[in-house]
Amino acid sequence: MNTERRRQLSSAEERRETVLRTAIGAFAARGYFGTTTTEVAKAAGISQAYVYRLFPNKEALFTAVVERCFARVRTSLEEGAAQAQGSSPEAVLHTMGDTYAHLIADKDLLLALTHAQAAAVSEAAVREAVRAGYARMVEYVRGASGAAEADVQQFFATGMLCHLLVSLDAHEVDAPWSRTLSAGIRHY
Amino acid sequence: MNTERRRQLSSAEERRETVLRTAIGAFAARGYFGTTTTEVAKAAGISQAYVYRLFPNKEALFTAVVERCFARVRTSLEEGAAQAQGSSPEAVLHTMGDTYAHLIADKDLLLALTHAQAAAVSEAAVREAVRAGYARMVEYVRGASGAAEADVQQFFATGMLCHLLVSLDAHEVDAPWSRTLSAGIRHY
DNA sequence: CCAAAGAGTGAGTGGTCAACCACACACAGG
DNA sequence: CCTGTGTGTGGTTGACCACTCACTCTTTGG
Repeated sequence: MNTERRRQLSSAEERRETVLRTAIGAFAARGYFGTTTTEVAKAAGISQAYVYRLFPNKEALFTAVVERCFARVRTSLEEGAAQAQGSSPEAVLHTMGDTYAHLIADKDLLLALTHAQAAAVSEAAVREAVRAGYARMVEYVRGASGAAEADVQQFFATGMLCHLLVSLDAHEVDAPWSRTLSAGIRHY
Repeated sequence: MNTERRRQLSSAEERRETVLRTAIGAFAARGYFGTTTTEVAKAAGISQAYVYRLFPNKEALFTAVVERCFARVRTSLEEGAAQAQGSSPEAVLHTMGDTYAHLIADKDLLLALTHAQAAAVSEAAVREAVRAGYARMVEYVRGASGAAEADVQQFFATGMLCHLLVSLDAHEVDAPWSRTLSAGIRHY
């Protein structure tokens, strides 16, 4: 399975990377309180005990996952900005929205961010991570697009609507309400 | 304490009402998975065991709370629609937004809905309740305002942005990103 | 080849949770 | 006053959780 046959053990840093990557899927389903460290361990293919050697506690693990999610979103937005270089601010926002839509074709990332928002209410460390994530994101979108404040706000409001639609699996519902809320929102 | 001195016991229906009312605050803090039935019982002033006589299980309790939240929002929107009777569709939406802003001055209701959205990902019964809640809400807003599809969608996107801002206590953060996202959003 | 350092785990620990049950108390009708 | 019905609780249970520790195995480098 592994190309590197010589080394059977991974370095702790590699394992941490694996955990951060796979834990997104684990937390996506049931969020911070509903997901057990055993589930996270299973997703990463290690023992539950070793999760606690890699991360000091569950909260630190979750905030690290959240930061990883924001980093992935940010990379996606940078890709969009690069594609639309030299276009009008509105076109840049539109292209960013498009690369974002591609990114979240895998729903786990978006769901993890939804759960992070919910956990932010009671967990101070999570709240700080989510605030920092959106802070960087808003600044980046503002700077890279050069769009008006109102358009940037609109960009994020639409993103939040996407969170709802994905949480409810609205694209599987064929009803007027879901068509109204989903109108014009790209989906890959 | 109680005005009705004759009757010391409440009827089960009255107790259920009390639980539904007070449980909103309990679930608002830590959501479906993070809130214990003991906390719900304490908020309602009854024993944990009695919660299970009033509701068959935790999931049914939570979905009943979610339905109650949607009913309160709906009442608020009806109030706004009544105030703006005869105005333009845009004015009706604006007035509805205003009564909504008053309703959620108490954050518990909005936080409970945020947590419901998160729990909807993994709990089918919750997902159904949230879908039904938004379905009724979208239909009502569309019908009562007569606004264009795009304006209705925009109305709900702004509502979702409010969820984020409240979850992060963004109004306590004095930074460009929070000002950008909060611009024009009423707050009482 | 051996010893130190690091990767990784099995087997717990104390605590908490949803759900249950036997029982006590309050009230209304006869 | 007495009995049936509904209100309400203390105590418990078995499962499960976050977190710990003693321990083994693997790798590296001298």
